[in-house]
Amino acid sequence: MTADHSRTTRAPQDELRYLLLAAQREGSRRLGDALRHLGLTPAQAEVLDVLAAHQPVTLAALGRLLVCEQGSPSRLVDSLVQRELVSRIPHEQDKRAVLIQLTDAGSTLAAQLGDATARLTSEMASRLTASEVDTLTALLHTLLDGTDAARAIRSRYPH
Amino acid sequence: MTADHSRTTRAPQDELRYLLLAAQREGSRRLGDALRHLGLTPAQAEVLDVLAAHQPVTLAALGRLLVCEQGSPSRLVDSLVQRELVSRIPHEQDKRAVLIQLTDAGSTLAAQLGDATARLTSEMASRLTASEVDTLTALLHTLLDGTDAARAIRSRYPH
DNA sequence: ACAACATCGATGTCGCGTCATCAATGTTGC
DNA sequence: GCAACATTGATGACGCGACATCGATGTTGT
Repeated sequence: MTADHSRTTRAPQDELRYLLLAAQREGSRRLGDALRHLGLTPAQAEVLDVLAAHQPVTLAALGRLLVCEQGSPSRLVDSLVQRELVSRIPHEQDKRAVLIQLTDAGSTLAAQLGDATARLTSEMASRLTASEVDTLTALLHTLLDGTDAARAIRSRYPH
Repeated sequence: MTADHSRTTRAPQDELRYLLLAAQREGSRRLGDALRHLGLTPAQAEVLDVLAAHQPVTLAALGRLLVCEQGSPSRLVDSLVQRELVSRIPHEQDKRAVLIQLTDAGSTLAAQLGDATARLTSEMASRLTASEVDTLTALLHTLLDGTDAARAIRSRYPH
């Protein structure tokens, strides 16, 4: 498998790893800027975004839909409950589970997310053509095929 | 600029943002697994990796070379100093600055990084062809052109 | 029926990343 | 020479993200 096992440093895959890190960090910072006036962090915005399309969901199911968190996002949801953007309602059939739902204020805020990220989206569009975005998307799906995160994104952006 | 300003949600750029997040997270987790037996986190490994090629550097210059951190990585370096993998030496000309250097133990560990990440690298290679890696790399450079992180990577992986 | 196991959500802990602030030191302009 | 400004590195504060653990509840096998 590992063709040459001695000096594998400087592999093109290393550069790619760092580029993925860089792209994510840069995007996160800019997204954070774009969301600041709404008082939201990128992770909180993702929750509102997902909830707007998948309401209501249990905490565990929400965790499966999110990219930003691996396990159940209790504390992330906590922060939104405290701000009264989201509410927990007990699950009837399963006493362990809790259903998560947007409040009216949460729905209103979720509806503003598109406008908030418009600058970010258009800047990406000015750097990459639509077909380049498609290529990038396809390659990343290939790279991530079979992972939980890939499944989450597939179910949120079906083709 | 923003062609239609009402329902910009479901933009392909949104999916791309989440894919970049997912790819970075997945990579980080696997890298963390690969580094665990060395007792290193991904961020610490990046510092050793960069130091091995750019020794010695001031803290500020190190920060400019790193992708994982924006400002001066005092605390990240602290963790390595405490483990005696890195040492701080006062700068002669500039009394504000501190030079960072690998210790012998640090150099030894840095030399093992390639082997530790070999499994990760080969798994990426098994999912993407060399030319796909190139395409991905090029597109990410385009996306990040002009940012600090892009400059950092360019200086670490010159063509 | 009941024991073994799985799943749910909460919580503690740790290590980042980001931002703001600060004191010490350098640099520049006049 | 000196005041205004910039840079360096340390530090406090905050919000994640990952992991482990836990008690409560469901499910399954027999």
